[in-house]
Amino acid sequence: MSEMPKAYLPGDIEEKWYAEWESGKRFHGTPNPDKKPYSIVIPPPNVTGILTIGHVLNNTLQDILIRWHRMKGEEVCWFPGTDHAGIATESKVDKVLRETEGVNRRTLGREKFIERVWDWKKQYGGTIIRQLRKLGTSCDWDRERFTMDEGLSAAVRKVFVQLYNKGYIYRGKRMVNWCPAAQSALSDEEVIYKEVNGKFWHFRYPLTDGSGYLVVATTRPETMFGDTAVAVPIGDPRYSHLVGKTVNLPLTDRQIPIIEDEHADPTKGTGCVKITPAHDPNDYQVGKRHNLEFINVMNRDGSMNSVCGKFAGLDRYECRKQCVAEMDKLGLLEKIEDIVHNVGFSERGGVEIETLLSDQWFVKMGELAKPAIEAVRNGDIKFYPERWTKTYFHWLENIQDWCISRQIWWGHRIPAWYRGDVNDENREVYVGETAPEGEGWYQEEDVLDTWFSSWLWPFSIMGWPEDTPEQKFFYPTDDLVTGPDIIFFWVARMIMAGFEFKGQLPFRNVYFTSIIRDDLGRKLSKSLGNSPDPLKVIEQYGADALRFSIVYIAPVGMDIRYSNEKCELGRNFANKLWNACRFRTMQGPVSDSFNKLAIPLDKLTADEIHMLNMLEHAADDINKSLSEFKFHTAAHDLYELVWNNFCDWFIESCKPSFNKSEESKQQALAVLDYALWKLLRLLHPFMPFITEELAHLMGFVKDGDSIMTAAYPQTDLALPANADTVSGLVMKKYMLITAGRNLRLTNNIAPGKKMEFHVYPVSQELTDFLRTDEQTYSISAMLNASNILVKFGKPEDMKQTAAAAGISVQYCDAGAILAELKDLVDPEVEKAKMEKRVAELKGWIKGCEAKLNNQNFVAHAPAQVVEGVRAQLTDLQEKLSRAEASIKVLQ
RNA sequence: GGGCGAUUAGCUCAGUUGGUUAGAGCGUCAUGCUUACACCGUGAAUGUCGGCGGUUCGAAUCCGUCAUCGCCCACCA
Repeated sequence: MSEMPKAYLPGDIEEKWYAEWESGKRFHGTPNPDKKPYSIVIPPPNVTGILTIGHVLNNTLQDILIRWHRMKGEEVCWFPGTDHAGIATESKVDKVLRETEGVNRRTLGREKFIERVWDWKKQYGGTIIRQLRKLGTSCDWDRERFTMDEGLSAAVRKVFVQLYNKGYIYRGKRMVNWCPAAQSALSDEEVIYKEVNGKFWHFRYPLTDGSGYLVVATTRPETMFGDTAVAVPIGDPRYSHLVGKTVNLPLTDRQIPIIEDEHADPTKGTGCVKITPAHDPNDYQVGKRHNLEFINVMNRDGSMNSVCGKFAGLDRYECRKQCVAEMDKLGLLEKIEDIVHNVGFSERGGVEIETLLSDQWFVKMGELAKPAIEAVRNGDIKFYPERWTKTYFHWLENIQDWCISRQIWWGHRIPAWYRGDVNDENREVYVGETAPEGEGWYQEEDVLDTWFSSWLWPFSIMGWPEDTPEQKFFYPTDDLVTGPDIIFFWVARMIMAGFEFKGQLPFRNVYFTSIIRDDLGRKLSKSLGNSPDPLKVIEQYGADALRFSIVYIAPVGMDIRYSNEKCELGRNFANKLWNACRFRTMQGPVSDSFNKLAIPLDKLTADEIHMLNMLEHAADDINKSLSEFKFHTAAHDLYELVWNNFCDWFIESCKPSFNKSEESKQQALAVLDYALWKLLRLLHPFMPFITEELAHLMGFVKDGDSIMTAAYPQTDLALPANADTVSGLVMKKYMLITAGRNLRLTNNIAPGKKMEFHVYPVSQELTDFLRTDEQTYSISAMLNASNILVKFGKPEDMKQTAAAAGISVQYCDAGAILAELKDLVDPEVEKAKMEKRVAELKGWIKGCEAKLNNQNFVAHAPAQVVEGVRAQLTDLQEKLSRAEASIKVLQ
């Protein structure tokens, strides 16, 4: 066996194994009727994207599930791919072209521009897919798809036509959210509201008859050019005599009517409100009720149009400024109020959105939502954590029509064709998967919302609408791992699409990951510069370290506070594991009982039984945790199992066995091998690289084979029936050893100096156990004792022993351990220790007595609990008398 | 306005259906012989479980309420 370095160095090892896995097609899943299917579809990252720490968490969890199920012998397939991300990609490439070539999409024109986006995609797109490999994700790369691949585009067209023919898709002039940056409509979900400091401008609108003016307040002065009425509250005595009259709209030559409408709230401001039907959703409704004119005052880029007279061409904010100044000059500005209000921003463009009237395509969602609600309500689809179902239901139960058209070029062009004049509202329309026959048809310019292809992902990625074996075998998928921020965008819509187009749910479980923040709790963002680069982290700490750390620190359903330093935890853990194996290799060649323990059960030492028992319990717990998506719990269990049980106690307990006899050494090594191989397999889904490397180094896995397909440990080892009892005794032994070490340290006795210990276990059973040769030998070795005297002592025995001067005692839950140290003992220190102990015990006793004296407790608490307290009290009293006896000796 | 979540050791967080005087990692302090590991070992210290009230024999845990922080939805001329 080659010499292992003292520290684990992940770099080359990770490269080596990933290449080997990939070239060995080990990630490939294929329909296999002999096996149980297990599948996940990746939430497709934007093709422009680069790996973030959020992706790391999300994909690590998916990979853990995938590797776990693969090791359980299932036919596993993780479908990867990327999303064309319409607006994001279009603006990204547009920006690149401006910066590098001084051209942009408008100067290039539609076809040329799209060509350039494809070029860009080929060259730079999918960076994130390459980066994911560094993480160790075992996606089936042979099945990588892109939402604009031909097959997936065909799925989009088919779905569009189907919904259109069903009457679910329609085109109409509606109020939509408009992003002036993208110059496109947006869905409601793409608008994010932010609280901003704004102003409330109170304007005077003079009555046409010269009898005064009405005061209206607005946060958007620049839209006044689109005002077509002033509304007053219904039946408001202040204004009812004015209804039907008109006001002169300042800065224009128009006169607009005063109307009564429920929208005007008498308690707000003056109660009068200006109505701009083409630029506000509420005003739009008012406009429809009163048959008002809809005047659009803005261009698509957010500048003012020709309706605005001398303000035409100004940017909306500049126009606002000038409007206010002009009104002020005219003496029509009554006052300015500071307010804090919510303003909608474009999620992608980051600019304030406009609500305006335009022709768009919509999907009626009401019917689609029904089975989606039902599936989650009846538990066919489960959410983890479950509380997200509330968000889900709330949205679906109040669902609005989905605006699916976008006025950009990069995306799926809407499969609708027109014939006739562009401005003719009654021109001929044809919707179909391919262009219609005949002359004069021209295609709709708009493309579809990106999510209109993403919502088909779980089956379009498997070849739908073609009938493929993949769909038969892998659909529905099993688990979805994604962020709660896309419940509406993606999760809910996928569920709707699954039922509508496949007649079946798309996945059974949805695990929502936590949001990652920096260690100060701030959101990660490029502008704050607090967004770590996972590739650098991988370089510094290793992919396994990053994976393990992030799972370890990710609390269930809460935000994660992440910083790169936290990866030390994973790195140190990997190093610990590495060294445990290194230690083993230094003891000689690996035995052949790593797969099946070749030692008869009755020959196992108590420490060995304990270790095997802990492994059994851990395997059980970890499988259970994973099946409940408790990744964090599983990671903690593994950490403790490896570090605490295996390294700190079991390896240390083996060392004495090595010296005892050749037979006991070989036996210990056999158990070590068995345990190590199990540990590596348990850890593999979390830390794929190091476990593969070690499995090969140790000879558990042959060349050309992989730990990836080794069986995931289940509880399968027949242990002695009393294994749990033995474990309990061993743990008590460890407590006494800890107490003994403490005794050494508090008395400043060098660890190298051999000394004699007297052990007073708490029970007869433990006494008998510790008196065996096996155990006295083991304790002696672990405490570096010259002798161990195990006594099942009554307090008076203790007094006798303690009668000699210079006794130091250390208590623990398993009993007491003491040593005669003569003048080495500082009586004052001992006395203080004892007094503290006595005080502690008295406190406990008082608590117990109080309970038992409480008639209500004795009467109401379960007998078991009452008995427990009684037993505890007896135990405590005994301990107390021993402790008091020790103090007397010291006085 | 409606909803959701959080508040436990200096920091980050566990804490299953209520049942000993609440745990871990990091950090801190002390120490370091030995057959893996200083990315380590050994040992130690550390808490009014956000406040108040209630239910209960018993509350970090259940209920109410308040406070603080965060998120989502709706709405704000």
